[in-house]
Amino acid sequence: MQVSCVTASLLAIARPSHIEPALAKLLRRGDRHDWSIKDLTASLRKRGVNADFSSVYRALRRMVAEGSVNEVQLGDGKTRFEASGEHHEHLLCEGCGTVSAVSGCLVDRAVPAVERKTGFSITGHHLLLSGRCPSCKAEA
Amino acid sequence: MQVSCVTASLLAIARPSHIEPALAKLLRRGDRHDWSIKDLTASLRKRGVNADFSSVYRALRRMVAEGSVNEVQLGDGKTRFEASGEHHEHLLCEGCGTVSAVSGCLVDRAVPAVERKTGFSITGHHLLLSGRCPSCKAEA
DNA sequence: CTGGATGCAAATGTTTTGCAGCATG
DNA sequence: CATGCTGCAAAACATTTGCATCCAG
Repeated sequence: MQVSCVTASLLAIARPSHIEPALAKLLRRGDRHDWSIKDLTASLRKRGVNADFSSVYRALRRMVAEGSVNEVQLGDGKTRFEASGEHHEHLLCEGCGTVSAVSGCLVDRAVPAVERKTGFSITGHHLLLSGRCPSCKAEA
Repeated sequence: MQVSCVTASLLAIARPSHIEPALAKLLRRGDRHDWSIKDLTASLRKRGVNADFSSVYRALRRMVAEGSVNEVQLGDGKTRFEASGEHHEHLLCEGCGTVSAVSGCLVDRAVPAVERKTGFSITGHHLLLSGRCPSCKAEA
């Protein structure tokens, strides 16, 4: 298994993806944490990169599997994506829908206690904070 | 608006739901935090409560709006439901898929600092911890 | 040539809506 | 009898898969 993977990654690159690097470039701008597949497909096309929804879908799956891209769940029906990088939490404004990043980890400190209490080994978490952003607060 | 709401809630009960109390009973057992609509529909039927998927769907929406039921997102495509009650976080085992509750709030303490840093008013959060439960750990 | 990436279309799965019928206050 | 819950069906939406084609190695 290990061996065949290595073999594959060394030899089997028959047709390198042009979509993957274009996606990586978009995602690495880091100004959005809520790219949907549709958004990404449209954005690629706008930049002249011909890309089909399903190709973007499959490229994203490869990138998530490989670890360079993270899935983000905002609780609407769609899976969203961001470049993986320094850990951060997400903050969703209920008013305008903006997604901001909160750098650092709000959960780490509590993990050992939870592990002790539950017997789990905790390997990850998804935290979504919600509230109203400064400008939506001002409107009310 | 306010007035018509009150009027409605006082007078407009023409056909009380039989599904809602049956759902409430199921959910209040509190032994599951990951009821899908299908699960709930099947469980009601097994108990002799005739219920259609869409009726369960609509009953759940009313209950969520009213506040007696919470939506739970586990990151698979489905929305899940639990009775609302004391706040707790969720802990998902990557091995067997079990969802456990972790009582208390792992995020509260960090909220004031985040509000100060971001200018948001934070009103809620969804936290999903993931890892391996004791028995799945033992298998490995 | 070969094997993986692509585009298109179709299948899948979940959520949401339309509508007629019905039971209750 | 008017209201709003119900069941059934269809629509809407997002995700996933099948397959023929294409192309760099």
